Amino acid sequence: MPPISPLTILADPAGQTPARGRGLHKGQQTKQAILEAALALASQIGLEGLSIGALADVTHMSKSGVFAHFGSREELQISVIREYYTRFADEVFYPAMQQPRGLPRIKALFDNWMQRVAVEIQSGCIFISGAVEFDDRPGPVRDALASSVQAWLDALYRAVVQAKQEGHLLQSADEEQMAFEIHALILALHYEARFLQKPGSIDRAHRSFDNMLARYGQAAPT
Amino acid sequence: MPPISPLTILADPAGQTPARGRGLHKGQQTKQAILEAALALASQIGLEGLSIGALADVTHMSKSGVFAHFGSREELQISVIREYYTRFADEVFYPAMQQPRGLPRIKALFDNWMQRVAVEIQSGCIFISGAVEFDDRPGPVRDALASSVQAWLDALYRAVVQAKQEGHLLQSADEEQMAFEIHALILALHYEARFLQKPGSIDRAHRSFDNMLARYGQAAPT
DNA sequence: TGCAAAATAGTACGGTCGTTCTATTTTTAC
DNA sequence: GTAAAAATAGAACGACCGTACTATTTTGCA
Repeated sequence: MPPISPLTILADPAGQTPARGRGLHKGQQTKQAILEAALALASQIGLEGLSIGALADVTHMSKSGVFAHFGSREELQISVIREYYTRFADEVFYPAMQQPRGLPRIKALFDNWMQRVAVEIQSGCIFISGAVEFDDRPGPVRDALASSVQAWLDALYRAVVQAKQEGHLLQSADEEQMAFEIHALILALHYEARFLQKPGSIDRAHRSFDNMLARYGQAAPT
Repeated sequence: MPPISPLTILADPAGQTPARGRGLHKGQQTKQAILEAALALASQIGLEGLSIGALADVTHMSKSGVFAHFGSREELQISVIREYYTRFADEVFYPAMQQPRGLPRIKALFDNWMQRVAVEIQSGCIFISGAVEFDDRPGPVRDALASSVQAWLDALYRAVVQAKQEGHLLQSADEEQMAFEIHALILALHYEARFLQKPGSIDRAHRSFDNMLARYGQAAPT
């Protein structure tokens, strides 16, 4: 359904059509339900805190029943990352692509992102918690996480580059710098609101973004 | 040795003079050694990853030997946070207080902070990893962490307020906003350099800070 | 409806964890 | 130097973890 786009980076190698073209109904269905629960659990307590036992409790299944769907804890974590990534793209990226290139699209990307982060102040964000958990733990989980994040940041960066090409930004504007600063705002918002529980953080982030647009943007206002 | 200052928030309630004024030598000494190792371990793998068994290995002691010094894992974690906080203050805050109020002090605070973060790109930062680990896990560890971070951010904020009072910032400058944005730069630097391993992040953060000074600062240059 | 295959449950293993309790060693004060 | 006190070690506990192996149940097609 979503348009083919450079955000589509992570393929799903587990396209397991079982043995022969036999049935594949019930399995995938409960797998999806498990994944749903796993995503919620991992968001709250982190990918490392995600345990098969806890997941079995939540889904009213046996440990081995849950386990069988993924084959290993690592594979479960990677599946969660993929799921998170997909939803992130559907919620933040694709809707913003409806907007015309340039400033409108950047604004939409940021607004959608902010809207999601506002929810994640309660529920937690895997891209942020996962980064901390896996920053010095090499392996497939880290790789999946890093490539997901990078794909999104790349998309953001491209939007900035396009905005400059469209003449919506000052000639002096550094695209990498701007993307970096947008990312910074989101991270600080998450930190101050979720951990420090500082009120008004969302407004503060919005204000910083507006100031930033005024700073990088070409004369013509909104 | 360090001047009394509002950064001194966390008292150490465990000033345990043993029973009667008897000896207190060897114990405190090895406790400090354990703490040193714990700090290194926690920086790398996080406060949650910090295990007494691993700590015993590193210090060539028995698990119970290590355990006895703290009485609980929570107390160990809190001790690590206090130790980290102390070093952070000694390395970042106090040296910057040597600089005159206003812009010079803000610059010193940021430079010292950046210098520390540059090291922590390899070693890890407890204030950042701990925030993620304890964002929705109430308790004494979270409290110790949050109050430490808040003490530091408050100090940073005061420096900004003073700079405006000294006339080093534009009248229109919003102090909270500026402090928020400084924090944001540090967080983004840590994320992009440590997790994403993106080269050039340190320069990028520095450049953002310079731009920020140009934006908030009064005409008179450095 | 029956039968194979898929999905799920049950059980057990080895490992690590924090903590407790009891020895043993080391330090310290007189 | 000796005895009390402090510091450390050792072993054992219950709990939880991921995983492997073996039943049992459920599903889906002929």
